[in-house]
Amino acid sequence: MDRALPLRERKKLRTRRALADAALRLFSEKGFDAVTLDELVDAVEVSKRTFFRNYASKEQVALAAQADLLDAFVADVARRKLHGPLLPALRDSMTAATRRMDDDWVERFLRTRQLVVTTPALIDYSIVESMHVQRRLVRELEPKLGIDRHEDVRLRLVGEFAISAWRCGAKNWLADQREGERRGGGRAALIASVEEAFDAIPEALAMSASAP
Amino acid sequence: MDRALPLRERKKLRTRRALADAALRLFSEKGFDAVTLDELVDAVEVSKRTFFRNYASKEQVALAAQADLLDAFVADVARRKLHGPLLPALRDSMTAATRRMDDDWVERFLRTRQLVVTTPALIDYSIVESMHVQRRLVRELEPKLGIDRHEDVRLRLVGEFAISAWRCGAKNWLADQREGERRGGGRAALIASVEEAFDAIPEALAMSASAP
DNA sequence: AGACAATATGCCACTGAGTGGCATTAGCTA
DNA sequence: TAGCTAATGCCACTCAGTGGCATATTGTCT
Repeated sequence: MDRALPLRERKKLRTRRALADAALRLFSEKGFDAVTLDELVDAVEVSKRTFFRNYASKEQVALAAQADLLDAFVADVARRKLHGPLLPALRDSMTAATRRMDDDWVERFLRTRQLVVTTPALIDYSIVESMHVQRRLVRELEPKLGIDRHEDVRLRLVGEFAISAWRCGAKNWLADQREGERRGGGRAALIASVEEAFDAIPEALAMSASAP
Repeated sequence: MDRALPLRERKKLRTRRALADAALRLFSEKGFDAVTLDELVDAVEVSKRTFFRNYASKEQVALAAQADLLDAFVADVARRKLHGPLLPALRDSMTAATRRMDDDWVERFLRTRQLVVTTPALIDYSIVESMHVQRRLVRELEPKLGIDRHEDVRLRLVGEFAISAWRCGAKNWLADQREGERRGGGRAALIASVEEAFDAIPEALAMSASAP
């Protein structure tokens, strides 16, 4: 916990984190739908009101780990000077952000994805959240590329592609490790999966029915 | 109304349609959040239970027109024999489906999109629904391409791209017509917007930071 | 036509997510 | 220590969505 922060902030972060941890644990144990919010806030000894000041919904707290990565990704893009092809640059930002996460984040993220894949409500919310990230991404890229037309189709598409590739990569990471593939469930495997998905984009575009 | 159907089915379709119409009207008039489900089912003179046998949520009934198109799109893909490049084929299915919709569908869809763009909950749900379509799309394509690996990255990406392009196209269609562009708000303009988005995909991929 | 089976509907009570208001507490500042 | 500010807790409330069961409506079979 960051000792530089004032006490009040640290405390707030602690409850935030405690909520996310308890949520992941409880949801994984009993199933997302079987756990009520009252149960969750009771476990953390916090009022429901406080919960909603930290997270907008039951779904959001379950995906805290995922949000941590995506925030780091957007932050990296915002920080980085862009030059050359855009999509590879976004891929690099994503892998860099992934590399920079804490070690225990990988564990948290793995459990998060395991939870998501078995919970329809979370599958949907995960997509919604990634789309919000896409919008933030485009908003960061616009000034960097000198594009003021908020409607530029190409830029929005690039954003969608990057997010799509990440989703596919993350999905495959989990699938791979479930069927005991060569790759383990670690950080390196995640990065490899995501890079693989990014790199498959040109092939995907060129896909043809006659020659599968 | 299809006279070939048995009476009971026709009646069911009538209430379904009445619900969607009333929803679009009420939501547009008073705002999505300001209309309760009780209000809606009261206007159609149907019980809340009946509503939920027809639509899974308040959001879903608002997007009935959009779902009609996407269903037709998937049906067209399922029907069509594929040969040659995949993405253009999907684009053709989408435009063909759009062309085949009733005339009053265009009106309904326009009002739907106007509603969506001003309602955060519907923006999100619209994305969720389009993602469900992406999954159905991939499931239709797999056997046609002789791909049994459910995890083929490329195929999933193609599905995502097609849906992304459609979303961008539909979004631009509305934006264009709001600022009184050359293109009107009609069916032809919608098709043009969507085709434009599909055709922008290669450029989007090739986008570069140095040469915007 | 009349009875029966199947299915759609209505009604009602209930759960649980999410919100607003207001009093209280805890951390910061002088 | 006193006082200010922001976070928290508590309570009552709305409303989406569900389950169960009785009722009505339609298709079918004799």
